[in-house]
Amino acid sequence: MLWTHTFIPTLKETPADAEIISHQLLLRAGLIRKLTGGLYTFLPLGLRVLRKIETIVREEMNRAGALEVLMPALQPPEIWQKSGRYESARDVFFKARDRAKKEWILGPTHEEVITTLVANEISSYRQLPRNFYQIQTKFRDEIRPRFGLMRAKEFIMKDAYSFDASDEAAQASYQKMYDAYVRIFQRCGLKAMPVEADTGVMGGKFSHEFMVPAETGESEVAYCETGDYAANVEKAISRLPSAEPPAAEQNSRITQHASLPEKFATPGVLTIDALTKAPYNVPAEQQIKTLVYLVESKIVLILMRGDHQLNEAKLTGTLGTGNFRAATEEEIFSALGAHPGSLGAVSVTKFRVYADEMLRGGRGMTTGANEDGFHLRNVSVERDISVAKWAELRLVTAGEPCPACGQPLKIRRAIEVGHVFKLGAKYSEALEALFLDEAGKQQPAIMGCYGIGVTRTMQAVIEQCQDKDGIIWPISVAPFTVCITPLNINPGNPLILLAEKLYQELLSRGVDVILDNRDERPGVKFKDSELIGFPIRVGIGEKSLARGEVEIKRRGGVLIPIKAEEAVGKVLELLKQ
RNA sequence: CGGAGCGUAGCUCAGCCUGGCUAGAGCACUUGCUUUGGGAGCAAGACGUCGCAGGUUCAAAUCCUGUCGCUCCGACCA
Repeated sequence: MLWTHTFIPTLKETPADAEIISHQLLLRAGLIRKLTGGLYTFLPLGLRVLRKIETIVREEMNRAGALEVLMPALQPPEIWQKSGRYESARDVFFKARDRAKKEWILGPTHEEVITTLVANEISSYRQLPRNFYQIQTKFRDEIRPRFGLMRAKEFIMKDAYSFDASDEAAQASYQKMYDAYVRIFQRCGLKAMPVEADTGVMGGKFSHEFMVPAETGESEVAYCETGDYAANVEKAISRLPSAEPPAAEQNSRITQHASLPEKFATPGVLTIDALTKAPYNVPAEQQIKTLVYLVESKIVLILMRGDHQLNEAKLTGTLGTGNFRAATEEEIFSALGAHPGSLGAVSVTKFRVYADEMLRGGRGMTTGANEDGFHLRNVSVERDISVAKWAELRLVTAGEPCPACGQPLKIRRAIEVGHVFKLGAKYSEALEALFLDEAGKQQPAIMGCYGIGVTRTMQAVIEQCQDKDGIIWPISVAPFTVCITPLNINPGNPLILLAEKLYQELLSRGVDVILDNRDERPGVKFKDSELIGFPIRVGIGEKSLARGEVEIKRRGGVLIPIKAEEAVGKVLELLKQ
């Protein structure tokens, strides 16, 4: 490709509406342009990167035995009603109407479509397993589009759906996709780590997310440096001892255990923190935090240890519904007769009480008395509170022991680029994707679904591979792998003649090469090639050519002077690495 | 949806608080000359409904009201 023939509008200055580095570089390097919030045009260079990522995804999906299809982006609402997701997913839908005023949905995902297909086409265990995938634009009415391609109204996703005759077979399909994902991200030059993930309201049993560590990521991952454990914080657990008092303190606690809850005045104390201070001196881990939620419009109490945080994703799992919110101050007061800061669950029987596992066995604890300005001490959780359900509800924090090996957990932010899900029979039952097994018995297919955010992956690569000068593309996804930079482009000049010769030779060997034949000063050409981040630059200038040499530079590496006739060989060698 | 901020040239921004000449700078763009190994210099030029609508005023980019859009923080996810 000749530079003057393609379109690469690089920007010297940082666009004001791009906050994170990868978004800035996407714009500055001339890869994308914004149409409006959450909607972007891929320019020629950006499209090349996208296509390369798609090719890697296709190759690995095909290798794993998945079959490519292309489903409609426009979907009838009926199949969503049938699957039962029409209501729960309504917030993400973009809807359209045809001339007859019938409603249509711009597909945010395709479980319903593929399951409908399979329901019609597959009827025997002999036709299973199957895995269908597509690479297609998805539409989601995001609450807040953000960070360029990271969270857009419209984005390109690879989505795959597996159908199996048994649970074990489904597990094997899942593993195949998991392995394929590891390869895909590796080939894209990304350091992505698979982490255990929450299944949320999807109700699946088993799920992993593929995370690219980055400060700008929207997710948080808890992991252990030994590599024994990694999980989304929504899902993460740790090996913290329960509220059972340590042996050394057992004696004093036993006496407290014998005594009954005792009310004491705590005027003006409204926080866990305030109660830890004099004259009360109650450590946070000896306090019970009482949270009030409205779950499907019913008041529910949630108890956590004072120093712990509620994890709403785990709450969703425990409640079996995502339809909840924190109660307002008025709702709390009318339910419990006290304001936040003085709440407790002792002798509360009117409302369902959920307690975090960490409170099990807790004695001598302090909690609100449901009377403004008073708390209760000497509370034994199991004796004094009627807990309807014990559950794992805590948000894990850094430093807690790894559940696998006991080493301290670390927490860091990450970008979710892929998600694999074991779905079970939820959709196949609802949409009647049934088959006859060997015994002639009708059964629903066991499903899995597997997504990769292709456009997001592109941005994640940039987020991970850049320096102060610009992008540093991995060879596998670079828009062009080699940029030839002659410093004089006048026709007939030895520099451009050599440049054209090298260009032709590299082209004939199938190298993605671009020739910077612009009439620009050297500084401009160097800056642009570094901003865009071509992995290899071949510089051709008068000084070195006088010695019969050209200059090869790996992006981010050192300059290698080399005889002109050896340049092509050297480039090919570098590309192999 | 709640909170914060911003809309002035293609881009980055000044001017607004305290209303007043023909609305500015840098970069980019056009032409010419010079320059030519790290985002060149000089000269000339082109580019604006100051987001939009309404109001206050002799006078509005500037003050007021409304509206639209964008960015950031929270709930959503690939």
